[in-house]
Amino acid sequence: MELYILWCLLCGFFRACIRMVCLSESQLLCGELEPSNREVGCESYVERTKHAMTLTDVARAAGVSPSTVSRILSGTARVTPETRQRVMVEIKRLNYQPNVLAQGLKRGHSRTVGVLTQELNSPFFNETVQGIEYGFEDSGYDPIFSGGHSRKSEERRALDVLRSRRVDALIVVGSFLPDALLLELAKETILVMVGRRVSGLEAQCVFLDNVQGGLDATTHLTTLGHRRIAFVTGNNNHPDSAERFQGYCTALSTAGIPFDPQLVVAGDFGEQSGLMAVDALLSQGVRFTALFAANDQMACGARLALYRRGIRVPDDISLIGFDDLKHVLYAIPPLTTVRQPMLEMGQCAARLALNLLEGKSPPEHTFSPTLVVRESTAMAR
Amino acid sequence: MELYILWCLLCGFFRACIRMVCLSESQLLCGELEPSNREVGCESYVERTKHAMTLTDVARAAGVSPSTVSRILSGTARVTPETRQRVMVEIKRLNYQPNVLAQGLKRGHSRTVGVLTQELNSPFFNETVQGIEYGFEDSGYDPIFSGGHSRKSEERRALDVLRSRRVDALIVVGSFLPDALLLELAKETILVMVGRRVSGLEAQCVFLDNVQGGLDATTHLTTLGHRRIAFVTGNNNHPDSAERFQGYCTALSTAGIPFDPQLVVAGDFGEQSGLMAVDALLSQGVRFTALFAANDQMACGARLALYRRGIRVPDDISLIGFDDLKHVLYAIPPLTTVRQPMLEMGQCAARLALNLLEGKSPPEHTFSPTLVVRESTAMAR
DNA sequence: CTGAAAGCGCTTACAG
DNA sequence: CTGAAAGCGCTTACAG
Repeated sequence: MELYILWCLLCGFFRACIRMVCLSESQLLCGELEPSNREVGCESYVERTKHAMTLTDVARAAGVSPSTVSRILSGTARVTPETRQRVMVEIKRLNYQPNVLAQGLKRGHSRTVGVLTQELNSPFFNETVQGIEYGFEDSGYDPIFSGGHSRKSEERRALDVLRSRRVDALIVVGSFLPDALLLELAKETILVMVGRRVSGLEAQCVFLDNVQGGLDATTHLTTLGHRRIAFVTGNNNHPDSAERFQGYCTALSTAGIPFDPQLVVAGDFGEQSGLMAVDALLSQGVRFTALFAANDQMACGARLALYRRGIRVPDDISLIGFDDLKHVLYAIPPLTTVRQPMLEMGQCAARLALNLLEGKSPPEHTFSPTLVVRESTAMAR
Repeated sequence: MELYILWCLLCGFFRACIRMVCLSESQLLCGELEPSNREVGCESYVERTKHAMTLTDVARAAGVSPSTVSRILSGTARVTPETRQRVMVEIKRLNYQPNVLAQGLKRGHSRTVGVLTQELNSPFFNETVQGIEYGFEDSGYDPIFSGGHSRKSEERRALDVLRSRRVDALIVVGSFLPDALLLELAKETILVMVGRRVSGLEAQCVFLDNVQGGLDATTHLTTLGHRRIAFVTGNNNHPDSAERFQGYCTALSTAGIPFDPQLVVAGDFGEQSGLMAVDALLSQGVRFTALFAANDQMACGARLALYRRGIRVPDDISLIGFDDLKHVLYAIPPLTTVRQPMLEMGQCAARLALNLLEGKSPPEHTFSPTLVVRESTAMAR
């Protein structure tokens, strides 16, 4: 028993020290903490992680009941200023952090929203993910991420991980899960989707007007006088690609340019496919003075293929992408593209989820693309 | 009461439907579920999220005690095959997912490791983060991410978020938190760092031999006959930059080239700073035939500055970066660089944390850089 | 204004 | 082989 008390005191002292570090790093640097360091330095890892301060510890230290501490923390209930003061001091001193696992268990919600990410390492999705993080800042909710690595089976697993953590809502970024599953999911949980539109769930989808984007890109080219405009598609049947292609077709017909199937070649949204698309076009002897790739990554691949053959951009061929990835501002030459506000879309998804959770009306959630003219497009010769 | 039973039955049926979806999506598409859809379609969101199956539900359904179900799930304890069978069937039927909040509360650990990320949207850190995800696959632990957005105050907050979720271990990616804080942190929790070396905690740091990398890059250049080699540094005093610079100096002296301070200019790891560095060099009339940027992003910026002035790469000036970001393979020309295996380093960090959690000996965790020669470097004229 | 008690969904000695 | 009971750390009616 005495040992336990001694242990508690030690921990208290130790935690107080950490707090000091936060307040003033300089104190630390002059070695004031050395003695305590040594005392605690020899525990095993397991012991270290075991003891965290609880509500009861705080209550005992402040001489009140756990109920009171809980109420003070939640802001509910009226206490005498002195009591509140006393409790707050102990909370600080013990460096108490509520156990959200216990809170969640009791309250029946976890104050957590699960984010099902496609590929945590794609320049495209990462901005969205970052936007989601921003969107939840100071909302009282924390996002937790679980990745599908672009494989459907993994996505199911990731979904279970999130579900077992009792997330209060779910944000799906892209994803290859079938619409049908998402429709069912939407019935048992609050669901928001980014970069994907599921029919029947439009109100919970944050998406871009891709048709307009495709239209803008192509019109930019036709306006510059181009009439032979190649198009590199994204993944087979991917709606983003299909919609951008639709915009491409519309713009052509508006400009009175007949559609030529020879000019459209299949890609898969990856750089390499853009490169191969250009190679295919060129080796087949297809003539074109401009190329519109369904995303920036393919545009970059196309650019390299052109470079390898000594074809100048934009002098010989104009190039336009889609997305406006951060680094294409530094492409050679800086890439003309259609900006998709991924960060804002992520933020919007977070807000949408928040509003749904709190029963408020959802914010506007369809986004418009913006043409960003840089240096990879020029007048047709 | 009757209502409650009805409700349960409905839920059961509904959940069974979801399971069917997983087994066969085609059934869904032909609209078999329509009736049930409508019945459940009008609940409010709050009601939807409230009811999740519990151990007790399963136990009741299978006609056993919760203890038994728990033991079956954990694999502990011997039951008759029939009982086990009966329970498993109910688990599947009810689509039961254990509540990890409750498990964590009871067991005293959360089977979760917190990852403090710098900037969730940096091509550099994202690969590491992805590696961490991979490293935890099938380990029984899940990583949860919380971001610091490169601001120290935010990092403290993110740390608290992780702490309140009772993570069993912590992985810090980069981070601007002071060494002193990390040293204290390491005493109260299992701590692993990636892309950062804190002295006194080397055993828990996964890092690259940056000096060697700087040496390799510079030697590559001197071997090609370059003698006027510019160097663009990273953030002020950032150890990665300092170490790469050290390698640069060593390589120069080995090659018998005197160090010229005029050739080193300060950057901050961002593209724009690489661009400005070249501008500064050129406008000051400093002569150089090769440039080594402390990371790829700055090399890309430098490349653009050169392009703007009509200076060819590698014909006029050779360029070498550091990191081997995915997209520099598609730079114009493809960038010669020093590869830092970020994905592998992330994976290693996860394994290190896992081993520490389980008291096993840590894996090897210092990585070697690899020179990747592409097309941005050539013989000096 | 404040405390004792019950309970969230689990797990795990302790009985039988 | 299986169940009843206690308890993890909270919150919240319910008393006083």
